[in-house]
Amino acid sequence: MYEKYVKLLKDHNLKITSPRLEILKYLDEHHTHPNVEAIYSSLKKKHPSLSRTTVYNSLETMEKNRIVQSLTISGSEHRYDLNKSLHHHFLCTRCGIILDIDIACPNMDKTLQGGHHVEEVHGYFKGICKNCQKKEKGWRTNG
Amino acid sequence: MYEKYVKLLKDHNLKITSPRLEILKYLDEHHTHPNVEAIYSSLKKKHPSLSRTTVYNSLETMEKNRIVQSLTISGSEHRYDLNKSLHHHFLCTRCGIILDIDIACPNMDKTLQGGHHVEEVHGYFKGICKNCQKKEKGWRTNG
DNA sequence: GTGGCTGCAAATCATTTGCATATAC
DNA sequence: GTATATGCAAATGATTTGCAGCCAC
Repeated sequence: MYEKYVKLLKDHNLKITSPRLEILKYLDEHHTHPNVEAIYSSLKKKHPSLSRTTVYNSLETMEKNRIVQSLTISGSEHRYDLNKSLHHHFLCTRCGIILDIDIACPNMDKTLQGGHHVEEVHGYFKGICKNCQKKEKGWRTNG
Repeated sequence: MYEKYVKLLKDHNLKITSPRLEILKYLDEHHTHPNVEAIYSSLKKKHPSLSRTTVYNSLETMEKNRIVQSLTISGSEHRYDLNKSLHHHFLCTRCGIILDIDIACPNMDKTLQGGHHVEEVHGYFKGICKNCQKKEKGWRTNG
């Protein structure tokens, strides 16, 4: 059940610990781009000894190893995502949902930009999601 | 001297106040993507009565009106920029400088992405800037 | 004249730090 | 056995809130 997370950690020469495995599992099963608090309070139920500090530490370590990525798209708190294939993010300013955007973006690839060596690219889109548009249409009479 | 900032505010039906004018002037004259503290401590010198809260309030109001934009590219603090033409940002992970990237990105235009209505696009690039690369080359023998 | 803006102090929220204990390897 | 990770409590840093007085319009 945890094999793939064990492998992920091993591949990066990181020690296999419960908090790390549980956090990876949580991120793998919840594509909601949770903040630290959401991860912590969910895992805390099954692992009462877990501390917030450990969530912070684990995420930091795994981010440095590019196993997870952190998003700063929304307000002051960091949100986290499994670092799968390159993708960008969309924030709905109405309902706050964060969605993955799986588009390629030629000029935004990992390349040299103006002489600077680019290692990471984060595309943040903000607007109104499909769902919220639907709701608004429903309330209007003139489409 | 302040005419263009007055016009900016008037165009958005915002009241013309000293803090707003000074903040706009500061951003216009400093393309360093400053955080709140930098703006505050710089303006405080000439306007001792200025409060941090007012800097926060003014920036929030002007951001809502799209006169300025806030960046969340670096760590936990917000950084600010005059909201001129569409451009993206590059963060050097060595020296921390934030640079404007003036590239177009076809797929990242303000358009409909997967049915979502896009109003804003922020491209964040991270890596090593030209200057820091130069420094590193100087220290190596096998360039 | 009044609604919105400013500025102070206190509160809150996210994150970091210091350190003693525990655990993976 | 040892370096590293965990977890607690306290500290810090950024931002928000509540509110009284002020000012642009």
